[in-house]
Amino acid sequence: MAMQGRHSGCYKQKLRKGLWSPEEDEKLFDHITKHGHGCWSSVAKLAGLQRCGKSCRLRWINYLRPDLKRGTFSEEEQRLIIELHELLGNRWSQIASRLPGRTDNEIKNFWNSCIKKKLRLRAEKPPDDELATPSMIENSNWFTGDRSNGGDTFSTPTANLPRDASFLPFRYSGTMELQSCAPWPALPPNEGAEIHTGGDPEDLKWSEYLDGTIRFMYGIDQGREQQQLNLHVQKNFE
DNA sequence: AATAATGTCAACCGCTAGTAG
DNA sequence: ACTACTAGCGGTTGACATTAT
Repeated sequence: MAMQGRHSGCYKQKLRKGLWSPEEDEKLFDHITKHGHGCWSSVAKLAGLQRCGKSCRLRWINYLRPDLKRGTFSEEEQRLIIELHELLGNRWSQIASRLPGRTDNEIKNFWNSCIKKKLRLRAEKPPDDELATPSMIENSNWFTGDRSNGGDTFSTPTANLPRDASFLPFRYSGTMELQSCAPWPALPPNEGAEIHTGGDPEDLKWSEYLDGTIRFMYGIDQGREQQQLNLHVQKNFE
């Protein structure tokens, strides 16, 4: 199994590597839109490409897929990425699955080039230890690093959140331990389990939990949960 | 204008998990 | 149970673009 998972074919055959040409893109796109991808290792051959299946798969997923969203990340997306990274760590594919039209690679690059830098800069210049309300976060240039309002406004999400961020349906301790603090949504599996610093949670249950959490946090579900969020925000920040 | 430093992002690498025979 | 294979993931690299000196 020595070659398992590698571009084994690339070693044996003279397959192209590196950037894709427009012609290659067109071939791959045409083939997949007409026939679907099926088994990736056969796609290259059937599409008439001198590429390995792995390369074709990556090109389709990260670039050619018609449902991809292009352009810069909105502030809402940036906030979601940061929140999800707090919860999931470097599980880029899981983060991407909650951002329609975005790829894990795109999010990973964005994190490594942009957000990480902002967090580092902020760490070098610690923020005033004041609490921030959601509207303060909303109105600041916290994500974009826009200096137009008087300098760097970078911070980590948790640094600017109130100590008792009880508008969130969960709470972090210093060791990233998840603690019960709200009646909704339902607690994740293994209450008190560490998130990405410790054992591996049951991904499916986590996934369900996170979906509920995110829907709740960002008002995707209207109704009772939204009313409760409003009440919590009102109670804690006004 | 030239060059160095830095940032961005597409693509590759190496690994694990899952599955079929 | 074992082997061979594919799919998918996260880390890393390197080419190119942009900015600073």
